[in-house]
Amino acid sequence: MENMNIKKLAKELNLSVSTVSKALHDSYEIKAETKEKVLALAKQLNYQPNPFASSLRRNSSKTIAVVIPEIAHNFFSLVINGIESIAEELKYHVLIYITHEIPEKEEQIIKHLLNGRVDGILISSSGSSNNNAHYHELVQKSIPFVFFDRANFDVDAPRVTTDDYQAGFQATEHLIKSQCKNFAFLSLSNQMSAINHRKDGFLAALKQYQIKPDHVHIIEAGTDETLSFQIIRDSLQPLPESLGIFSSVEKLAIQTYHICKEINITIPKQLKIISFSNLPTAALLNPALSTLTQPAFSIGKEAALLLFQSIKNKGKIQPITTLPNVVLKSTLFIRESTKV
Amino acid sequence: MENMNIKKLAKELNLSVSTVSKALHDSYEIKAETKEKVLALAKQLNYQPNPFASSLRRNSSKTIAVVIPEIAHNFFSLVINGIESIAEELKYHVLIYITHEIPEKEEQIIKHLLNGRVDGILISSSGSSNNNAHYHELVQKSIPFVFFDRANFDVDAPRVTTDDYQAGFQATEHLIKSQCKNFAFLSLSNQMSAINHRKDGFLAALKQYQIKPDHVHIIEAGTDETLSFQIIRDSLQPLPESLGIFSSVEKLAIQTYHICKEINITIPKQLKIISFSNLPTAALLNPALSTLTQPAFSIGKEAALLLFQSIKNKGKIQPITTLPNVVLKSTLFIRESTKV
DNA sequence: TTTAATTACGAAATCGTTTTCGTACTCTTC
DNA sequence: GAAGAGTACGAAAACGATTTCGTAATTAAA
Repeated sequence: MENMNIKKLAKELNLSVSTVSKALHDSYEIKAETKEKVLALAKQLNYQPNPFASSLRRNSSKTIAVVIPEIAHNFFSLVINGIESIAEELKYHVLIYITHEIPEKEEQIIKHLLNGRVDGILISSSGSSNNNAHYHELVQKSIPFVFFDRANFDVDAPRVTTDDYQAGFQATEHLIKSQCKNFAFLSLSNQMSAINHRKDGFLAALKQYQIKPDHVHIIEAGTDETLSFQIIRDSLQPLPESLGIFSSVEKLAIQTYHICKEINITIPKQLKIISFSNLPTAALLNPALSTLTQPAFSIGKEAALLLFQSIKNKGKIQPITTLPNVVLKSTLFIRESTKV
Repeated sequence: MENMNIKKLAKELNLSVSTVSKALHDSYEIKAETKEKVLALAKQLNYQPNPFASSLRRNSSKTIAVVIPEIAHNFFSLVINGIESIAEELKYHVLIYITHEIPEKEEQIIKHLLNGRVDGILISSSGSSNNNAHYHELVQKSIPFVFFDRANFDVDAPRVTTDDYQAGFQATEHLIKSQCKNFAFLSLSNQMSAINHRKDGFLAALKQYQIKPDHVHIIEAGTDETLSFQIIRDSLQPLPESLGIFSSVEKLAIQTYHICKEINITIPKQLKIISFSNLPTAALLNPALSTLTQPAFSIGKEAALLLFQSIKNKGKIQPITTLPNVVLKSTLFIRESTKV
């Protein structure tokens, strides 16, 4: 009596296993009366189908994977929230994998997932752009996947991103109009699509406003916390005149705040800063941080929707010309940190 | 050639399926030479065992579930980080389920997980204390599970919590010594173990210092964002003299900050506040927020370790007297928000 | 030299579903 | 009333691993 299964259920009902299975799936082959009996006893005996037997036979797991660089990050946890909202509705399960920004780790995870454990994958890439092999293996094995935020543009897969170029342009324009003379872009790495697009927007704005190249600084702080702290601090000593910082990610902006506090730089007087961020406390910081805020929850939702569409269409011929490429808008919040 | 499986592998090697399987598991029955051949071809042909076939047969999924009230929350995402660090090491997979603080949702999730999809569960309870049935079903089905942070103390399961009572006492004592005259405790609900222990510490401190009951306020703000906002705002108008707020969770403290900004209450002059929080920006807020910070990452790690221990010991007799009950310490950070 | 033990493998059962195919039986229809 | 169509079910073959139980061949022990 340990575990209920379809065999015991069938025996109890004096029916065959196949009949019970069909009844549980509401097959037209089974008459209403029988279905009712089966459903009733199944409920009474608390029968729950074994998910592995089912997955094995149907070759589908009702599970998706989310592969992200880190989780203790407002953006990604909001995205997961969005993903979960859709998955939950469709009764899918969500596996989480964290790469800690290590490309090899991502590769290893993706390669593992080739075994069919999941029906589809949502990826925010940690990969350097020169390594796409694992993505192509996914394509080969026809495992659906969707990029969000950080995509790999050399791979033909649906993408959900934000208007990074435009937002970068807008943020930079705002810094220019806030009377900055020097401009710095804080980057994690030059291998991440989203960040590079932001940088492109940054550079384009500076070009349009004819800012001289020696007033433009690109600071690649990297993903290591202590190292990036040092790099940023060093780049603020000596402090360039009327510096405007555009931080591509929240974490670096927070570090900059800490550094400014430490070495007594006052924001926004000596230094102005604007950052991509989903911080719920941005408006409460000292001073309140101007931000570009991505619709993180929607990104998760849209990416999940695309993935489930892709899972549904699996096997069918895909018109390669219409590769989904959803671009959502970020919102600019001007606060004190960029006040003139 | 679509998918590699053990049968094709066996055929290719002129061996039986069972031999190949044993070779892959490094069985003593198979001689070294054969093992090498098998391993080599498996690698070459990129063989990966079907996880569902394996799970079905072995009756173990190499997967655990994490059931949490919400994910866009620094505490929980840090905990997940800790959990993942252990799971990754032991090559386990991590499923995430979010209850959105709805007890029925949690019940539904747990009941679903009775089907054996996971080998164990980590739970931070959203449940009201009067509903333990689903936990007991887990016990009955002998599915290992561990509570973290928010436990249900009526259920015999390992727990990882923090020293909530002591921390609550300490925080309140700090408010008293900061010359507050009125004291308010901000709570989500009176059904959550961790929060109630904090409240008990709060009340004990006030009693010890002989604060009169009419200077003590318990504000149950609830889990709904807009509602809790109103409740807190109403309780600050009119503002009690020298009010010291002890917020049991970060979210309510942030709301309080927003409210104070809105209705022009200056912290810490008119109102002092200290909160349980894992905000990375606590020190950067205006004013910097005094916090009790839980070792969230460690909580995740410890809980995962207990769970895996429990999974390992499954079936063996458990001495019920030694129910693991790990209590970790929170750290008090005194900052400007409680300055005299 | 016979017996016992060890080594190295294979056949087949098993895990719990789903699905294909077959087949009694009833009901039409000409 | 024979043929065809529909209804309601069951037997058995998958799915891809793991594991039990054999068993030949070799080696060791008596």
